[in-house]
Amino acid sequence: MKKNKKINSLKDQVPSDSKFTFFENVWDVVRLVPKGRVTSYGAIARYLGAAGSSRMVGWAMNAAHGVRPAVPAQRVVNRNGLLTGKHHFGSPEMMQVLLEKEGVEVKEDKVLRFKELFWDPMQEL
DNA sequence: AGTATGACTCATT
DNA sequence: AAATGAGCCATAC
Repeated sequence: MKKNKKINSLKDQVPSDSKFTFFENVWDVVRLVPKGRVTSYGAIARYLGAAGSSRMVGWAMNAAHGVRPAVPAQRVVNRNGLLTGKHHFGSPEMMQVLLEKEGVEVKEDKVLRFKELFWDPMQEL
């Protein structure tokens, strides 16, 4: 048919000796996102070979609080360009403020020119 | 150990 | 086009 979607699962790509590898990889990728650009959970998941596990990227972000160096989680939005994770910052407005401070325009929890600002690790790396 | 939930995404209706 | 269902898998209870 159209697509043979037999993609690796998280378990396939993460060695069983370190379950934190995936999170660290996610954090690394997020840290590589240039200032003023954004990416999506799914893009990161796919880049790490865990397509379909985009939720785990979200969990990684959840675990990214207090991680050093800091992870610019505000640069990660959903595929729609929507700031779905804004409630996980100190305040719901913080994510947007951070993004705007970096030059990303946000309107109604949505990244403007998302298509232009989108940074795909698959494509850029 | 089983169920529920989630910072997601895709296919189908 | 908007809503719904299903797949995904690590945590929480």
